[in-house]
Amino acid sequence: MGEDKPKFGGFIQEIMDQDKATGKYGGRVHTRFPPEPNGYLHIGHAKAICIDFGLAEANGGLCNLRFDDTNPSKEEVEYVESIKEDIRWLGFDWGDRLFFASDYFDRLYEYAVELIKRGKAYVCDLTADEIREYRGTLTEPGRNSPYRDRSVEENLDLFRRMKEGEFADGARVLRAKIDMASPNIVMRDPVLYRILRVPHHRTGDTWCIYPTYDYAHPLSDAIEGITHSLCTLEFEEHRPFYDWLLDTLEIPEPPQQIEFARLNLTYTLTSKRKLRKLVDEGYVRGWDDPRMPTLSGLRRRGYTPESIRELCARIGVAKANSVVDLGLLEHCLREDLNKRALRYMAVLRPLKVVIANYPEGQVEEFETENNPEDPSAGTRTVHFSRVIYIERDDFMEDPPKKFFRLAPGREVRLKSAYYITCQDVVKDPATGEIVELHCTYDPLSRGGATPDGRRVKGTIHFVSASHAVRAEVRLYDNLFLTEDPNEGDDFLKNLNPNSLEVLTDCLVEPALSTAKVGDRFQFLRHGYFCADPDSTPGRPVFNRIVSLRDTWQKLMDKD
RNA sequence: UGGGGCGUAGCCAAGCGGCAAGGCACGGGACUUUGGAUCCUGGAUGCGCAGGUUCGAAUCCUGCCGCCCCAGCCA
Repeated sequence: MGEDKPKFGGFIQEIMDQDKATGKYGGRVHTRFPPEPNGYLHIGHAKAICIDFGLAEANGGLCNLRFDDTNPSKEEVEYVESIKEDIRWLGFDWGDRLFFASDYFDRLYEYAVELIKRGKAYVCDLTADEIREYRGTLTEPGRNSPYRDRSVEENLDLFRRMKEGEFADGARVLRAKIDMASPNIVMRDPVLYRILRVPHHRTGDTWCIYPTYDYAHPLSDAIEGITHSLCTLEFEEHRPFYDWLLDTLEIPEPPQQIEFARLNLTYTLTSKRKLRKLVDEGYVRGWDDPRMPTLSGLRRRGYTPESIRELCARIGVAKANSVVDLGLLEHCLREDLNKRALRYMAVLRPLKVVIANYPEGQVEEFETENNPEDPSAGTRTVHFSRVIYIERDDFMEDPPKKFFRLAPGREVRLKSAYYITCQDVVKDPATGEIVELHCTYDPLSRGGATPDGRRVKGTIHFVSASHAVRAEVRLYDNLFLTEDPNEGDDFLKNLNPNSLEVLTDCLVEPALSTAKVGDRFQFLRHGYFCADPDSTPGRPVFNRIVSLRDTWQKLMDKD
């Protein structure tokens, strides 16, 4: 095997290498991605997906998709489809291995009976409050439940009757019998089953008792023949119980749980609860609002799955809590889009320009490259005529020293067309607002260069007034103003009031009027844009995915 | 005053006793019909701190400090 290849999985890959070397699990690697169907997947899940599926693939193994649906009171079917769609979109495939923890309810029940028979589980009649009291605290040991020493027969009988619905919700639970004095609170007789009369999205009302995560997860892994059960750091203290369960039940070739640090990004929220609040209270337009860190939001915004996977590859896998710079994701995005996005000219804030010495009614066509990074992308024609529009920002009446765009008396190049020189500035006499520029063009500069070879520092984009199509463009900024959205006492106070700016009078090249939803482009000198589902025939709507790097803006920000 | 985990550059992260990879960000420069892209180039005498072992320590030992997680019949 290529021992000098950069390893993607960090310390987890090392464990897998070792396991393969020692013949553990017969050299197999089999992972699983276990989402709970109670919400939408977000960028944080993308890391887990890349690790679970990616490591299986890298080791010639398989990865199952398993919905962890052990709590019917907070789970719904509607999430199952969106989760599947998001994983597929990211580029991963679970083949025919789509499972649900609820598929195993019968077997899980049988294992529980076995646990009771081995004297390792008991039915407890304490209320939830009492269980909490008996559990003790971080610094004090817990006390044994008075029901802890019931006979195997009584436990068997009670547990069967729990299943058959003889008791009220919450009246009794099944608990593991481990050690109420353990310094690890998870080991203080954790609850295995609770009574819950809630219809389950898959099993209906077949069951009124449901297993907890702690109990169902290790066994589900074992049932599926999982070898490496990868999860996030907060489950680390559950590992002793994971091992205890499989050991007590004498499961052969028990899977092993390995924990890694979850992904955090600056300016980004990854709390399901808080994201839900943003949606429910209307701070965003929905789970797929292009400002949301959900995979559906990122998809609508225009992010490529490749860029997200590249991010995950670059951040590595480790156990240290970390916050990755959002800039790295944006870098991965630009790197990807730069290679593939076709270029177009789009004027977001139009300023009318009349070329005074250009013949009225004349139209010329110029060839221009679709993507200078990729000659095979070919060329297209752009139109030029007497009246054009340029970006308002590309003209300054009183420009600073280093501004090399258009200004009174200055010459610039119109991309792929002509050099023009500004002769006159027309203002609205009432407001003083610049409404129009009068320029002259140099006929010898056709195509963007002159025989005398004179240097023109600035090149700006434009559209021909009579050819351009009107479009709506939505500019997005970070949803939060603070690097850490959780900073302070209320994350809502950190919301960026200007996270969305809608521009309704943009003018774009005519070809863009037929853009298909999801198509991505580079608008020259602006950034990358994606056609939004809100587009209508003849009236396209574009989302700005990410701007181009802007060293000019950076220079301005310094002053 | 319990247990578990983690601390290498602004942010990630390699390193596994032999003289601190790489990426992002940042700074310089070249080139450029996108102030984009691309290409050069710069940064830890130092690896949380303090001791110790060793010819040699980010790597081993001891002590300390800091941060994160755990007291759901959530996952």
